[in-house]
Amino acid sequence: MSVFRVEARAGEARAGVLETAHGPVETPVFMPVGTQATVKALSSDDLRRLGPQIILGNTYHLALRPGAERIAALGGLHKFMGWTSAILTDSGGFQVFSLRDRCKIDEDGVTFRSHIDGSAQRLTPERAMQIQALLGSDVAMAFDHCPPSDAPRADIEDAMARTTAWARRSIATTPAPGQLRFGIVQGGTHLDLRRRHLGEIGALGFDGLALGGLGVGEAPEIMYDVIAAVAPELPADRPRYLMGVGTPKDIWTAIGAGVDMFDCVMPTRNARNGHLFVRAGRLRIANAQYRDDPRPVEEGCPCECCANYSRAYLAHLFHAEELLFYRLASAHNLQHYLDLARRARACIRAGAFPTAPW
RNA sequence: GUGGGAGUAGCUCAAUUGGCAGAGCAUCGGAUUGUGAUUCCGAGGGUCGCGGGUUCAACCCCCGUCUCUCACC
Repeated sequence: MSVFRVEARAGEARAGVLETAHGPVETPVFMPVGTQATVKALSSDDLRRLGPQIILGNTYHLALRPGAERIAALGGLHKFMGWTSAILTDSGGFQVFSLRDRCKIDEDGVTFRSHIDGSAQRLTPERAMQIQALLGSDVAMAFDHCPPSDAPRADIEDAMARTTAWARRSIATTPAPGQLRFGIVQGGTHLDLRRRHLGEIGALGFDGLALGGLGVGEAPEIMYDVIAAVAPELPADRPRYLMGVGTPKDIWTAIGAGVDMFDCVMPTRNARNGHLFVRAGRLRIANAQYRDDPRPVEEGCPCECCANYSRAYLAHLFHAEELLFYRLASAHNLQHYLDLARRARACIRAGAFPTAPW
């Protein structure tokens, strides 16, 4: 009995449902990033109103603070943060990339110098999976090595070999009850390496497969080429997850290539910096033109922000650095991303997935 | 009225012994892709209160003047 079923197709694009221990997830799906047991600026209740069926948490950050054992003792991550729908946890593999100046990689694992107190923190595949089991996430990611996109080919191959070895060790651990595990395909922008690594990771029995190491500095066109070539080759009966990507255009394009799941900090991070996503592109609320603009951020948008407030009000909150700004802006941007995924699902189920209108 | 202090970017202030006038904030613009992000980068903006003088050269020294401020009368 598969946990994932594809229910409709339009070209390479698929619409389906992933069954998790905390409910079904309709794909294609965008998963808001909640690294530290919170989607920044939003309460779990705010999130519920926006309607995502799954959000992210992070192994490295939660293990450092408040600690995986502490969260487990308090009843697990769902209970800890008051979130009753699904959670996917990243393994800490991305921190091997984003914190590469603070860590040392060996064949057994990675030693981080904590960015909080400088203490040494050891992450191995076994420990990363144990932490995720303690957190009780619905989907746990294998511990991988994500290299920079401009790394020499030989370094990419090293990262692939390490990621495969770590994937074997990750899948050999005991998951939390009902917890799914996803493997991660590396290979940089080299199509032959991607295919080779997909062969290795795809054979290990993961519940889903992810493309890692994209959106980490390479040009969008190059990323699109990799996705267009590799996504359709990922096993058709399992969910396909493009990690960390991306802009609305990136996501729409990847859905067209057959990707089912996405996460990205962009809607929430950009919100906090005054960048609001609208269908026509984006709006920088700090720009002077919005100080007297009585219109909502986006006409017809059902989010709390657009339903109740003007651009002028948002501009005022931003300039005054009022805390409400971060909440309203984050809610709006997530609404935009979640709507994008909803539209994609509707298009695919209607049998026609249009190319990106951008 | 007398004595002291201060006048430099929109604001608060720097500028060695006289040597091309700077910073922070603000303004304007740009970045942001499995969050070390309430972050980072860039740009515009000055008759150095005003008028004289000394000097090759003055924000800086000298004279006059105006304004603010503190103390005293």
